[in-house]
Amino acid sequence: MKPAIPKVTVQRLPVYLRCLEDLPAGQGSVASDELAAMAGVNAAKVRKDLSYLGSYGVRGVGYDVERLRLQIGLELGLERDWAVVIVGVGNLGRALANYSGFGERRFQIVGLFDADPRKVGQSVDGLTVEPMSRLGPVVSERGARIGIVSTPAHAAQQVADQLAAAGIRSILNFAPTVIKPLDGIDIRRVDLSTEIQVLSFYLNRNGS
Amino acid sequence: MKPAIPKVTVQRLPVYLRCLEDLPAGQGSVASDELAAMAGVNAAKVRKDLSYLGSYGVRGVGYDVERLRLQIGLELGLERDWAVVIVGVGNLGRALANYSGFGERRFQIVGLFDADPRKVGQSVDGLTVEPMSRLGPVVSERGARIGIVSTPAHAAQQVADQLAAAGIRSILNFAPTVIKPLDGIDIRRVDLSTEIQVLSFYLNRNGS
DNA sequence: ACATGTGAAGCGCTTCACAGCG
DNA sequence: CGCTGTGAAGCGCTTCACATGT
Repeated sequence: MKPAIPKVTVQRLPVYLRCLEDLPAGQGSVASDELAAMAGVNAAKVRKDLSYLGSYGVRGVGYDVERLRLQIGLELGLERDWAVVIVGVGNLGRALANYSGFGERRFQIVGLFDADPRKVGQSVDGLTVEPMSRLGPVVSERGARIGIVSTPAHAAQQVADQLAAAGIRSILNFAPTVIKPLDGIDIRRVDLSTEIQVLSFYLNRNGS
Repeated sequence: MKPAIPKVTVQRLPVYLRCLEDLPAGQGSVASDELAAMAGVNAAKVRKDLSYLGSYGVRGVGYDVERLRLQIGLELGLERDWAVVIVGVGNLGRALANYSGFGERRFQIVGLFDADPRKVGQSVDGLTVEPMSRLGPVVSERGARIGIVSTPAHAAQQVADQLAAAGIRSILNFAPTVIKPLDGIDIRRVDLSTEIQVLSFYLNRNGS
């Protein structure tokens, strides 16, 4: 069995993928230092990261761009479609529903849900917002595996529980709160205001 | 001089702060294991992290909630207002402009900019979208230190350069691309579709 | 000649385990 | 006694430096 890929490497793979796509169309191969410069890391790290995928580089030349793209995509599970539901259709939920970066990677939004009856029935990005009672049926009918939580903080835990009950296996949490671990469910948190607070820490430290 | 606070600790401080705020109003003190459970980390890490701020706990009791809140806020520079500008008023930019999490932490949006003349003049969350030519004057007049980039990928580098030229010191990049390091500027990247790809990696690995 | 792939060293964070203190 | 604060050990990632391969 292949050794497990370190978590930090997994997080960098999408970045490398994006860099490969930004390369000029004609470029057939790319060296680790070039990719490193684009991704904002150093060359040794690129080589080590890519070595976990197997040996796809050519010594003296570099990496075949197309082959590496396929390989990273395969590793990230991007060669297939993933059905995604979004719960919480506020400003952020709407922005996520419209976000083209998901579609490019074959993440398809197959359901939008909101607890607010005034939002139910609205149309967002070609989908109709449905009531929470429809969550279970929609998840199973449309085979959704990933759920996005973009509700206010106070609703997030309950929504996560409902997603788990509906059969969702992975949750991306944009609500500004921590969801407690759920059995067999992978939860990732993206907190928009955490990031700005980190900036503020360093601004504050390095002289107003 | 105090030892520097590890980067990973800085990233957790906003989480602890949020947990402290979620505590019931009457609760005067909190133990490291309780805070750890809320934040989704272990107790030793909480204690080590908080020890970098100084010794604000009471042995046999725990941490004074109010004091700890103030201390973390102070460390993160949240006791003062920070003026923020947003460039790129698409779906995401609008969501960020409306995002209440920024205001709660005294980050004030003082300017919205877009290169698209059709967007200029629109009103979003009480602010009028201005043309890029106004970036420099607005940043200096309103003392903005932080810039948020929520443009398409292809525009991000140029916008970052313009923000730097305008006097911005810290950039939060939501565009799905890497901005190359700029002298004296702290850049943080938040890539919404990176996170979902990481989920997909683990889904893919742990059996469809 | 040149760039990858990789042991090994280095480094920083995590976790342990317990001394210290209220 | 209970919980913090912290040296020290453990662990995983980063970086180096060069052997390896074309």
